[in-house]
Amino acid sequence: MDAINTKLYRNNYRLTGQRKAVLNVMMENKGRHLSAEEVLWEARKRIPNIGIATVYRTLEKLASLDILYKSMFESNKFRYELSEDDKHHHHHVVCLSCGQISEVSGDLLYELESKLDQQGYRIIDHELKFYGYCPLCNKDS
Amino acid sequence: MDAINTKLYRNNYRLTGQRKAVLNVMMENKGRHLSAEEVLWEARKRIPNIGIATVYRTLEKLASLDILYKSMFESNKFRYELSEDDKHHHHHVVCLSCGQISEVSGDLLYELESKLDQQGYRIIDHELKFYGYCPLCNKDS
DNA sequence: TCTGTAGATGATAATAATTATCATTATTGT
DNA sequence: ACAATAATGATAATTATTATCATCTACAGA
Repeated sequence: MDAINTKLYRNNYRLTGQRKAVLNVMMENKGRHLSAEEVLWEARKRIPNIGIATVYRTLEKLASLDILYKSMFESNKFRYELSEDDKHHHHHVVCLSCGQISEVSGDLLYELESKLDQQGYRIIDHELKFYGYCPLCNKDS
Repeated sequence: MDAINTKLYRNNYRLTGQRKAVLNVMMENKGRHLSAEEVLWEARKRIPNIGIATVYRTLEKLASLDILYKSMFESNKFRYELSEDDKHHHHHVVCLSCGQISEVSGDLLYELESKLDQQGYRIIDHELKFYGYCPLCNKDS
């Protein structure tokens, strides 16, 4: 949390009640992937009159500082999750049956990235999504 | 092309002039990732009064038959590319400087998928994106 | 080749997510 | 406490996509 405060401070971002509320929502939901609307409802439990525009602005700011990670799973709706410290790599498994999204740990793409380096690319980050069935849904079928 | 025709036929989709136009646009741009609007402009060179709704409907139909592959790179806009036969895996490198999107060949995720299998998942497909700088932009910087 | 019909089309309204605008308010350095 | 300026809420605007519906057309069968 302190690290986050410092980051905001360094970028001349004021720590308003609304931003604290959004941050708290994201931290209480660490590991989950929330849409802007979902964040709005949660944030309203703290600041009842917070507006959707502020939520969008805050989420974008936090994402631009790598405090949040922004991605899209289903159709045309972005989701945000709290970044784990300086972990830049995001590996997700999306269950085609129940929609559950889980995280895969481990960075097994090192090999592939270095191959691209040799071809002249400079790779900064990557993003990996698996589509299939989670253990629960797999058992049912 | 014949394989595609057969696929459409088997699914009771009529081969209209509009669909032919969209298909031709996609085939002429094999390897590129086009937005619905870009497809519209190209298709209008053949069928000047083709409507945007038809383009969307056609792209969705073709994607549902795995003739096209649908994905999103930048903000809230889907892009479509011609699928290479029955290749299901899509590995892209997105250049953060010029925006160029190139394809990475090879399926190096087998190992990771089998690990997930052991955990009870059943993985159907995956999608991988690298973000960085392409050889040309990398040289400039 | 003609015809009936289900499926396809174009125009456009509707929807949904996101972004922009702007007057008002609140935070922070001094 | 104050001034400067960034942030906020309300809402209009924008953008991408989907739905609606009257009209049209591809295609199987006579």
